Amino acid sequence: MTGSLAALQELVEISESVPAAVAREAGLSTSELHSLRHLMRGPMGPVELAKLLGVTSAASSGVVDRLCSRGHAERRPHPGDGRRTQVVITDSGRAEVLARMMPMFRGLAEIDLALTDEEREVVERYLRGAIEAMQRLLD
Amino acid sequence: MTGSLAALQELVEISESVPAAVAREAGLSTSELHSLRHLMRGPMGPVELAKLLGVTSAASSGVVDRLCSRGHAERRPHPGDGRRTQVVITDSGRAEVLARMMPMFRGLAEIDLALTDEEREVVERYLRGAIEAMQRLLD
DNA sequence: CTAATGTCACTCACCAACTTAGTAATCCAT
DNA sequence: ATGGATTACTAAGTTGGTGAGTGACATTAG
Repeated sequence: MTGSLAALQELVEISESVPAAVAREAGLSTSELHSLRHLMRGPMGPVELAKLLGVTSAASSGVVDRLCSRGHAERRPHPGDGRRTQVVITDSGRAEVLARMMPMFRGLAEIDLALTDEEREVVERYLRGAIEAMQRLLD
Repeated sequence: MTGSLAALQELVEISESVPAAVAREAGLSTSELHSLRHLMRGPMGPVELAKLLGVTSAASSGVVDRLCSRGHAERRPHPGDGRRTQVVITDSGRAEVLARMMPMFRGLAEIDLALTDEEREVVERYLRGAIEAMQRLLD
């Protein structure tokens, strides 16, 4: 067992516990926080959200309900498809996500910035390999 | 945004979704799987387990119930402290964890093995930095 | 154009896993 | 010995999920 492998496993382990801790602090469920993070990239419907979360559409309907009632998201009719609803993140929701995630993002960006170009190449190759290995686990 | 930083964030994100996926496949809750992983290192009581899981002792009591009823763990009286119970992982529990986690461990070990000593040093320093940054988030 | 089929969002009843509150047994320090 | 901690547990209530099914709308086949 090398030090780098131990560190990688430590990182994976701590990554697993981050969402629960962050969500709790924000007073949201992990599904709600996860949804907000996806909604940052753009509006989508409850069904698409459900697929990303890995839950049923019945559950994501409730997630959207709770996000809307807390003012973090809004439902809008989909232009051009009467069945659909667009779930749009509000400024409040966006601020919540940024406030909770920025410290981590900033910390990671900082250590990344310290790399030389050659080091960066090594690190990225390693990380891509790790990602691939873990994706094989999620069939 | 550099490629390495993007890869790191991808790794963090995928790490978050691994426990749920693995647990589901094993027919366990994430708490049950997490408990088994901790019990691999040695026996412990429900209260200690609760602290590691970040839940109340009432909840971990139920976790231990379910693990025992599935034959993955056993309760034993603590020698020398009549209040305590030792929760011990069984061969069945150990086999379950190994079967589910080994593919990932093996994949990660493989990419790690491909590093030279200098590369390994760079990678480990990077990972340690990332771990520290994420730990600051978990106050 | 109409009918059949599919998709989307939602509701309802139910269930699993958590919480808070409280209990009994045991340990330990005064 | 006794008052306070600690451990494991139980009971009742809450939360967030599933599965089944509905109505509105879209899409495709005939």
